[in-house]
This record gives sequence, structure tokens and C-alpha cells, in this order.
Amino acid sequence: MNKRTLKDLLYEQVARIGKAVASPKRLELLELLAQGEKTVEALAQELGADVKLTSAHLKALREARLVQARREGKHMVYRLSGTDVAGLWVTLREVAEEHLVELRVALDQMVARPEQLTSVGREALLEQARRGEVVVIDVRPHAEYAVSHLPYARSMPVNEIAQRLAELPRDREIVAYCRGPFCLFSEEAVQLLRAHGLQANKMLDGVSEWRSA
Amino acid sequence: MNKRTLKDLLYEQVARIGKAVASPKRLELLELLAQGEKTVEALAQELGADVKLTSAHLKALREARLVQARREGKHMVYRLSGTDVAGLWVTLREVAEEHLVELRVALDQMVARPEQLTSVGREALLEQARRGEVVVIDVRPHAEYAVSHLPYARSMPVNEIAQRLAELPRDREIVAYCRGPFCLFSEEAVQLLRAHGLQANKMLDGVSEWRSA
DNA sequence: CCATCATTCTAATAATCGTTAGAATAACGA
DNA sequence: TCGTTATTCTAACGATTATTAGAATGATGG
Repeated sequence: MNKRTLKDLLYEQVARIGKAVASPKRLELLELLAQGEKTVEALAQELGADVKLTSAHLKALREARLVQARREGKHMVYRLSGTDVAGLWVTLREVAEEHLVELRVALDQMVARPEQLTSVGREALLEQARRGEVVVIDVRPHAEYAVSHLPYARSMPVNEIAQRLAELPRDREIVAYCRGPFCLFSEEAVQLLRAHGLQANKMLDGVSEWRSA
Repeated sequence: MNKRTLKDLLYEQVARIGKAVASPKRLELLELLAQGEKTVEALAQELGADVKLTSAHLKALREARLVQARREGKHMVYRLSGTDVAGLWVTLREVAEEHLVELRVALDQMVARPEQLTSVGREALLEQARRGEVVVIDVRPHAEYAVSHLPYARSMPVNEIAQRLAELPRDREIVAYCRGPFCLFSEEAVQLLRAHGLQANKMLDGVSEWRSA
């Protein structure tokens, strides 16, 4: 076998992974699945897309072996093929953030007020949470919290906060996190909490980002 | 601004990186540039492609901000935008190796005799090299060795080995490494050395892989 | 059997991409 | 001024891709 053709074969295989992550919708699917397994219709709804289109994208991800599917009753449940796939998504996002000015501008625009970001580092925050000096809340849906969440974090989905304000202390800082830097849940949560006079800040990282670090 | 359009914008930016790494040739370019900066014609030659085509691929990489160019005399010199880009390449390759059976098969076929692989771990090898129990040789071109190489490694490009056999000990193990698992230099080197009765083995990892670990 | 969930097939449109080729341009060294 | 190196523009061909739509299929639970 020729050296060239062999090399072409090798790089072509890696390019299969590249092609799979070359689509915005598929990247969004990967991030959603990094929060835990989900059904097609749930994914389609979060994506704001047709079920058929979602299915097609999932097929592309399946063919690159980045996700796997299994049947559960009437539903097909998709999950990532491994934690390394979530790591790949984080790596891609970090490289993009590092080098693409357009992305950083869009992100800055999203995080309306930078003073609402926690300034403390990862370990320091963990220690404060352990001692109860701050309350860390996970504002993703319950199911995603159940799969995996940060230590000392309490589950309080963003759509339940309004009814559960009494559960939160008014004399301590509250730190909200969600799926990651591209997720808007924690932003929403902080605005809601501040509107009610609580000391709330957001954290950009999600569970995948903590794992990678 | 609508939530959907904002999200689409964010994921689209990351997908720019994805599109850039969705081509075999561009991945090969990234791996070559991970060994150090290179001119267009050097890259084209290693790629086995036209200079114009190489230039087009480099343009795509430039637009994704993964590489940067500068003029040096008559030549344009390209380099990676950062070490994180080399890390991205390693991550992509590892995910592909982990999940794509076809790639593992092709790799096994390439490493003809698995008994010619070093069995010792990274740190152990380093320690043995420090004590002089094994001789680690870097079989890439001199220029790439000059940019960066493993500790205690000696530069001995694969095309010079035949003339420099006398420099190598016959009573100790020799371990050869090159650009990474997809590079054929170390395989060639080991075959040549063994044909002359030396105790040679190869190591799959290159400098980028050591850095990532 | 019926309704639901998901995939598949077909078809169509629009868009993008890889590759090759020829010619023009620009920057540089000698 | 000339040759080298690299990019750009043009054009063209073939291939692939994203998206939407309609209809059919299959597997499931009730």
C-alpha cells in the first residue's frame, strides 16, 4: 500500500469527526446530550427544529460514532458515546472563544452586565459552597441535575424559581449555573432573583467545563 | 435580539472551527504545523498537493483563525495560532481513535509488528532516558527537532540514519519517535535499525501528544 | 386496531465545497 | 529587469450538504 493513500485514509477518518462537528445544529445537539441522555422529540424541541431534521442530524452524529441510540418504549433515547465527546465539544468551544473575535463579541453582548459574574475561582467557590457561605443553584431541568451536578449545588430549574423564592436566603450570595457559556438559563435566573432583591450572580461554566478542568 | 438567533450565532462561530477541521488535507496541515512553522511550498510538498490547493486550504485555516502567516523574504511562513490548536488536533485524533473502528484497523495495519512498540510508560521512559539506559532518537527533520523535542532525545532524521549507524549503541535499547501516530518516520527508522542488528523500538506519541498529557 | 414516536424514502431547491486549470498580480531577492 | 514564491481571480465540474415537504414504514403502548 502506498504511503500517500494510507495517510489519506487515516486523516479521512479523523475528518469524519470534523465533518460531524462542522454544523451549528449538531454542536448544539452535542451540548444538550452532554447534560444527559434525551429523546429525539425533546432534542427537536430544544433545537427549535423539525423532528425529521433533528433525526437527520442525529444520524450524522451516529455515523461519526459520537452518539448512540437505544429504544425505550415509544421513544428513541440518544446519548453521547463517551465523556471524551463532551470534552471535544468543550475543546472546540474554547478554541473558538480564544481565536474568534466575533464569538467573544457575541458572548459579551449576551452577558449583559459583567459585574453579575462570580469573580471567585473554581476551587474557592467550591470551598465557600461547602462552608455554606454561598448557595450554588443548578437552574437546569431536574432530569439534567439528576444525571450529574456540581458538589453542594441545589436543583432549582429556572421556571420554578418564581414560586420557590422563599427557599433562598437573602443574606448570602447565590450563584447560578446552567449548561455552559452558551446557555441562557443562568442569565434569566440572575435577572429574576435580582429583581426580587436577592444577591445573585451567574457562573459561565457548566458541568462539562468543570470536568474538563 | 431573539434567543434562537443569538444561539444560532454562537454555535455558528464554533462550527467555523468545525468546518476548518472537516477536511483531511487541512488536518494534515495542522499536524505538520504542530511540528513548527513551515513555508507554503514545504507544506505543499509534504502534502503531495499543488501549491495553489495548499494555499486555498491554508486560507480556510486562516479564516478560522487556526493558523497565521507572515512574510519572510520570498516565502510565506505559516504557524499555528496557539498551542491550543495542536491540542485540538490531538483531541480530534484521540476521539476518532476511540470511536472509529476503521481508524484503529488502519492504524494496526500500519504498525506492522506490535512487538516493536515500546511497552514502558511515558514517565518510565523519561527516567530510563535520563539514566542513559535507553537512547531516545527524534527521527524528524533537524528543523522540527530544533523547535521542540522530548527531553534527552537526540536528533537523527530518518534519512541520515544509514550513514550514522556508528553513533548508536548496540548494547542498549533505542526508541524512535516522530510526529505522532500517523507519521511513518519512526516505523521506517526501526525497520532500518533492526535490519542492522540494533535493538530498536518505536513510540507512537510525538511532541504534541506529550504536551497534551 | 389506533395513536404516537421515529426513521426512511423521495424529491426539490439552494448553497457550499474540493479540485483542477489558466492567467494575472504582488512582493521579494539577485 | 528577471525569476521565484505565493496569492488571487476566474471558471468549471462534480460532489456533497442543509433544509423543507409529503408519504410510507416500523416499532411500540394502550
